[in-house]
Amino acid sequence: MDYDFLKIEQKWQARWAAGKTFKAETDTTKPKYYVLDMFPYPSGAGLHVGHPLGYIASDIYSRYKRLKGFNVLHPMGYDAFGLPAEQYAIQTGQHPEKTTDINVARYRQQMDRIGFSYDWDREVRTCDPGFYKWTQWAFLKMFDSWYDNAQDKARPISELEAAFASGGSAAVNAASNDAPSFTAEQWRSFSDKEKSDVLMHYRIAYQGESTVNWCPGLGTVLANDEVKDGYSERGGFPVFQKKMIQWQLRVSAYAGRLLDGLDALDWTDSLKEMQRNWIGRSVGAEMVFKVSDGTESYDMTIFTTRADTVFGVTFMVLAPESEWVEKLTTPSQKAAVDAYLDSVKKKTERERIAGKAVTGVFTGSYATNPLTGAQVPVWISEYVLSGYGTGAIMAVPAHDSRDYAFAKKFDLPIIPLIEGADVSEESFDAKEGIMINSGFLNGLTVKEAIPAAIAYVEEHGIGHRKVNYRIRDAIFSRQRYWGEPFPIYYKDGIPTPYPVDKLPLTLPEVDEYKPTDAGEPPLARAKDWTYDGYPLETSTMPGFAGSSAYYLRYMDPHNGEALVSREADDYWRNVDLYIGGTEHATGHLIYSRFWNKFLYDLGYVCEDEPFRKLINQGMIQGRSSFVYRIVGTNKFVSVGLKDSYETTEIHVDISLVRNDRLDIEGFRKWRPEFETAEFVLENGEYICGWAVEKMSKSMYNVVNPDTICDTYGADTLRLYEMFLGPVEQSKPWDTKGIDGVHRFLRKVWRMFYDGDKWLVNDDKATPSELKALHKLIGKEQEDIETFSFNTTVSAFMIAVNELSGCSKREILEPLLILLSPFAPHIAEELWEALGHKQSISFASFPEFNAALTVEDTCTYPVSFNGKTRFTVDLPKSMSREEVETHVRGLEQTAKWVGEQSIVKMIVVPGRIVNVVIK
RNA sequence: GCCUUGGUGGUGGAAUGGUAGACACGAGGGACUUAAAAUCCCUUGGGCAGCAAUGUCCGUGCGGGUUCGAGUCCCGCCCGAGGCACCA
Repeated sequence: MDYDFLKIEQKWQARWAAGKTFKAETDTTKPKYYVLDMFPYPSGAGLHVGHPLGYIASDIYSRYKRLKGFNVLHPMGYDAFGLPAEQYAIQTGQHPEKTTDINVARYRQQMDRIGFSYDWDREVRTCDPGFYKWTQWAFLKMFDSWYDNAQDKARPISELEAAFASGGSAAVNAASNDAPSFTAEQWRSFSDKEKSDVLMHYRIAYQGESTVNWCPGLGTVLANDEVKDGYSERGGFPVFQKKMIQWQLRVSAYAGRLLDGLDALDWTDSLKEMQRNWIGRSVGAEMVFKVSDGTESYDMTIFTTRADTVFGVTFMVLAPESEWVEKLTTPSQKAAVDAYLDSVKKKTERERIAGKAVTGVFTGSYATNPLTGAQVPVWISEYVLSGYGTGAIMAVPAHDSRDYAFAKKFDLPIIPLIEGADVSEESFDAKEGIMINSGFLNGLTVKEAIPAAIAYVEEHGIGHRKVNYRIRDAIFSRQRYWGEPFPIYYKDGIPTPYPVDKLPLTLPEVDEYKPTDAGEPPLARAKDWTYDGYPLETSTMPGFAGSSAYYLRYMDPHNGEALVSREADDYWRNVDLYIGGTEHATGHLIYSRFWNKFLYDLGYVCEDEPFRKLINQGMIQGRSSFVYRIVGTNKFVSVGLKDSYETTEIHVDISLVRNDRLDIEGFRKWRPEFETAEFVLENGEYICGWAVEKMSKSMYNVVNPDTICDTYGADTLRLYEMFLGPVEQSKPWDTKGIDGVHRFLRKVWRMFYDGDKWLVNDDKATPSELKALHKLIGKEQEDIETFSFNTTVSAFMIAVNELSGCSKREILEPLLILLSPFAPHIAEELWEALGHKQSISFASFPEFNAALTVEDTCTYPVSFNGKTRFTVDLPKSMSREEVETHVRGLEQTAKWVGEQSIVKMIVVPGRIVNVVIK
């Protein structure tokens, strides 16, 4: 019997599928464990060898947990709404659903070949009406809720209405955007439309005007995390700032909880830090400045983290989009201001970021410093953002580099406030030093002055302490076809929306997938896109909508009554282990947490956080190969000799290269232009150059997992992807190392079969064989829990080398169980050959016997302060001199920590393993 | 600029403060073969000495420090990767 991996893998994959081996059921007799992969967007290109890295790791962990007695939920699905399918539909007229189905089928086929232990009965697709019904449902719940800052949770909107009716707008402390004030009497006298308009400022899913990232290239708006460096993440089109009315989610209301919740999560520090920065908490004060355009005066509120610097305010700055701009622009300045606003509007987001040129214009109005009474001019500049704080700032050029640059450019005064700070060349931004020129703050350090200043303004009714967050509400409308329709219709025209009460509201057919000629979204093309005769909303939801709660749906995927039943949620609770890329740090992973917290507030789910532990798998990069063509010829020179010629570097398909050696005949056949190619060889071979690059078609470095499965088998692929290095680390794929792990599997096979001869016997294992086995058991348990899968694979190789020639059932049975999470097909095959009727999946992980792994040791006395205090065990193999060195070291250590505090010391060859101190 | 990471042979990478380079690839040599594949064995960080077994010194980005002992801990640099970036 040879190791015929193709036959074996097909056989077991078919068996697992037919027997539903990995079907998860609620089973309260077992502890649950939920292992989740970030579900993929099924793109047309299919999977390359980098995609399954995380899936393999999670599969190994899932299989391991099952062996450890856990009831494991390990599902998979597809994030199936998205731009590429829609762009393709616009070009070809093909319905995106059709493209999606084809791509999904291909993904499934590719995944099946790798032998994953998913429970496919739980598959979800975000574009399936049975699934997006619950996306729409959650949206309506958000529409029907408000955020109570006092209780710090979301509550039904009816409770807000009741509060308004009894106490007016002052009766609540609610998260809102520009909500008007009114009394209870006024509320009661409001018409339905007026009430609806007011409530819109409080809803968690609300419609509101805000500055959005408008991407004309895609014909839609984008969320902040979908914009990278001023270009759309998908498609790379320039993005402009534009004011529009859009559906939004009040994520900002959850900023505090999203931030605090991070502490208890088992995520990497870097990822938590990214979220912290994205949420961006800063503590400061809001302060009121009197402003006047010469005829009328107003109270203008600004936010600052440096309340201590009020004495140094020499001007004020408004964001170009600020509502104050209109009020404070004086007639004489009107033309200049309009010209400035116009120039700002025309800039792309990219130019705005990249330019960093100092620009601005004077409004003509003045503000009064509330502490000094000084009159300072009010300017407009794009360096002030409308979305943050109040969209207006007090400028302290001496101690803020942006204000400084502005002051220099427009020749505004600079007043230093900190002793010894030299502000002639640059501002002094550090929060340290002693205050000067600052009235009652003089003599205090900055750290003392900030709270003192805040206390002062609070006492005098000038302002109050305030915590601000950078995170913005999520723009939730997309002017696209291939997404979830909003279950919203309009009776009286925007903005008086009403919820559709029959879900799902399914996506209508359209004749074309692009916007209408009038610039309306594609859904406006649908015939009869109405509800009860009223027009339906024509935008659709963004990509993150469907992925925000999919992990909950897996718990109970066929439930027609609820997103997830109480029982299923109580049992599975939340995701114990989530594996996926770090690119979702500020998108999906924030939105999901927000979505989950919202559902938690309303009592639909029992856990406040969705993902307990998160592992970010690294990217697998491509390893591109190059040939070097001598300029002006069709002659190619081997990499070692290329420096003697003037050459051009050309990507060559890596399938034509093995161990950096070029298949010259294959190369000639590759493209017609190379048919007559000549070569300058070194040692009779053409050696290619190489570089690590992103895996992509254009660099001819894509490796398809199917190819690896064909030539080496899925077990080899799984093992090799783990062997490449730590799961979290990015690393280049290099096929040349794969022979090593393949060889290892063949070695395992040969422990059972010598040709056709069955080798397994029932002899008793020797102590050293048992030791090798138990070393492996210990190592595997330790490494899997820390996701060091690469060292586990190494441990297997070491164990199999140590056990070479051993074909004892007593050793081989546990060995197969240990191997099964990594290389399940070969393990199952050999397990069956050993005469087992039941699949290895139902076996238990072998018990670990620590005693078997201890080395042979001798006992030596360790003394200090002139007395023998205790003894240590050192290996017999150590020389006298080594022993002396060690014992001396131990004496020093003992002296240092104090003898009484030593409870125990453990020493194995060459090192102190542990010093336990009281 | 700020935050987070990482820097170890020809390559991927091992190493709770305790024999640096496990394991694997590649390379070189050998065995078995008519031959190839497959398999197995030996060598493989660098320098010096030796016919040899072996001995000896130097080595984890750079410079300091703590320690009996530092790839690992502390301080200061340099370089790479990722994220954020007018957030007042």
